[in-house]
Amino acid sequence: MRVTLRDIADEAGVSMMTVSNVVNGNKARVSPETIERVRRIVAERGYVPSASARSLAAKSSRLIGLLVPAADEDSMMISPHNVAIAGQIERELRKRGYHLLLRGIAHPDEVTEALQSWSLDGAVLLGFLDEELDRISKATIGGVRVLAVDSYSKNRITTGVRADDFAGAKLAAEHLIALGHRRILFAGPSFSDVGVVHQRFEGFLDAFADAGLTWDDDLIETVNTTHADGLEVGLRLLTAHPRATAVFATADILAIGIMEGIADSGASVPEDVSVIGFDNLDLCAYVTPKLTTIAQDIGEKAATAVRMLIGSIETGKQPRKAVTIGVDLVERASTTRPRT
Amino acid sequence: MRVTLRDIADEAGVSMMTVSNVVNGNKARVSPETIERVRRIVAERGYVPSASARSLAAKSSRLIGLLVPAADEDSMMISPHNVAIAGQIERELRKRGYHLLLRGIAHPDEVTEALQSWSLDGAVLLGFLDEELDRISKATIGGVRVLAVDSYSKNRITTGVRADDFAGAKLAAEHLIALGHRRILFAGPSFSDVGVVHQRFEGFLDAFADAGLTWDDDLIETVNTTHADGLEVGLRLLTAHPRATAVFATADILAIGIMEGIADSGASVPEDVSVIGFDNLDLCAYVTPKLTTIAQDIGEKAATAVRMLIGSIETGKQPRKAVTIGVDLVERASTTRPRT
DNA sequence: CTGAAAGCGCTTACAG
DNA sequence: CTGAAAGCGCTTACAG
Repeated sequence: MRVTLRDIADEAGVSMMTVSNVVNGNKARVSPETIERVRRIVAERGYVPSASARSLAAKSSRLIGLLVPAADEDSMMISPHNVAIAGQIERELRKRGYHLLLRGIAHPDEVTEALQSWSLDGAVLLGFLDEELDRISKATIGGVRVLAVDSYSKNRITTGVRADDFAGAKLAAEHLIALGHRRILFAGPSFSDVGVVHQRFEGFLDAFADAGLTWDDDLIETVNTTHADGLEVGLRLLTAHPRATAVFATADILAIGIMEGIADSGASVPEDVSVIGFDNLDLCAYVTPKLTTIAQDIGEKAATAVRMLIGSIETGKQPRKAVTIGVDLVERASTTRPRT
Repeated sequence: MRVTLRDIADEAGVSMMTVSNVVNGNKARVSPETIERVRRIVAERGYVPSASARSLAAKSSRLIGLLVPAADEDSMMISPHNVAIAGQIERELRKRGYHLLLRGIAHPDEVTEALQSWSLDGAVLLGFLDEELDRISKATIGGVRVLAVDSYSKNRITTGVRADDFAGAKLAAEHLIALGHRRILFAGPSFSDVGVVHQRFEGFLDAFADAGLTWDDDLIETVNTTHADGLEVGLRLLTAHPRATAVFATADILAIGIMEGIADSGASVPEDVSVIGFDNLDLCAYVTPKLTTIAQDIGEKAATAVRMLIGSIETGKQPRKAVTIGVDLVERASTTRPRT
């Protein structure tokens, strides 16, 4: 049925080895005429090498996994941010001749099986909690190179890439402080779970410290990163935090929910309350008012992740330390000076 | 290095065959005590079967491809709709013990290689044009089962699943007509390229016919499905189509751009112009006014696609005809009666 | 209920 | 520049 190396070799009157060398571009080892002849037959017969066979025989599969947590009920990758990353990663891998296996992880125990089963050369871990990453050991990865995106875990074997969360949050707070805001609500998930949020909180505080101001630690709301949770915070903002004049949300989707809640409660953004988000999803420019936010370059993050991972695979060396991607303030219409 | 079937067999004092039967759940062929002992050793040693070896030896790889067009420059899957589908498909496959290979296709010729290289059991084709699908032949798929999502291609070998585009568009037009609109702009991509759009256009016209009305065929704008194109249409709507009182856009993202353009041109939605979209992305509820749209059940579409594909693989039979997923009108705030 | 042999389609040393 | 042999880790008939 399938056209094999043997078929091509027989037809060309050479050994399988020679065909293999031609197919894999080891030009130095075959004469030009032979290369030409083999190439022609490969094209004529529509020969496609078997990746399974190659993976089994060689030490390399050229297959990279993208592992994403997935509760059994709802789908994985629900966040627009993760989605954008996945697309970029596939593209970067393809450019380098690797393939992408996309895998939802319903339970941490599945990681080992996901990594070993297809003899992955490496994997990108996207959206895992730092504590889950902490638990990953040499035993669980079994020699597979692994790299985490957006992790602050100290675990050496998952060292990867992340945005400059500290600087981004500081930029956001500085922007609000420069506009004259002093009572700024911090809205985001629990710090203990998510290193990214912890860093953003520290950056937020640092802006106050730099400005010689103090931040009132009542001004905090711990929520999930969803539009619904944002809506709720926005609705009760005026009563729960009557003196707050601005909100920093750790994600755009949350900020957008908060804006809607504020509007529904009868106040206006930004006249009564300024709101700033984080990520710079396309969405930010579609809502009213358009959301001021901190932009992170997702394409750059994905490209860096792939470069680090492939580099690590091909050189056999662990990256020494995590790479940080720069961030920028994108000023739109959801922030302004506080009412005097 | 790796723990193999041989290692387990040696340690259990049985043949590889027996271990294979235990691992694959062929209980009928092994005694309960042996099963128990082998199971224990498998767990102790952390044995994970090699999918490449299995794929090579068996006729099945239990690997399904998700092929998505990807221009080399920008990333693939840029549409939120495709993204949602991808996540759901992975989940459905995982539930059935299959794995997902995600692959961007920069050029149609790559399809064959993408299908053959990993000996895929099947593939879902997402986002291809009907004319591209038309060109797919037995030669290009080489025996791999293939299923297209959202296709109206007549090609038997890509028969798949799609939303009820005709009924959805008809529902949208009926809604506007019932509100009193007569001059309704149709905004969407060129029909010739996209069967989905063609169906939506036919459904749109059918609502007029059913109501005994005629539609003025000047009321059409051919655009790409992007926010930017929508914005442009919205901005010039009042001058280009001064008598139009409503717009039907073939996608939410387009409708949202149109709403913004209308607002920027000084008119209001829905008071001056009603706007209705198609898809019911989460996004619809985040914009102002919230977008009335036609909802398609993406989870259902993905689940159906997987069920059809796996069914076809396991029974060896091509599906007879395409499956259509129902749609619903979701009424929000972007449509109302026309000004009298 | 259990096993020995052949083979899936490649690559990796090793020779020439 | 080219090739014959061994082996990657499984499954598939075929025997017993």
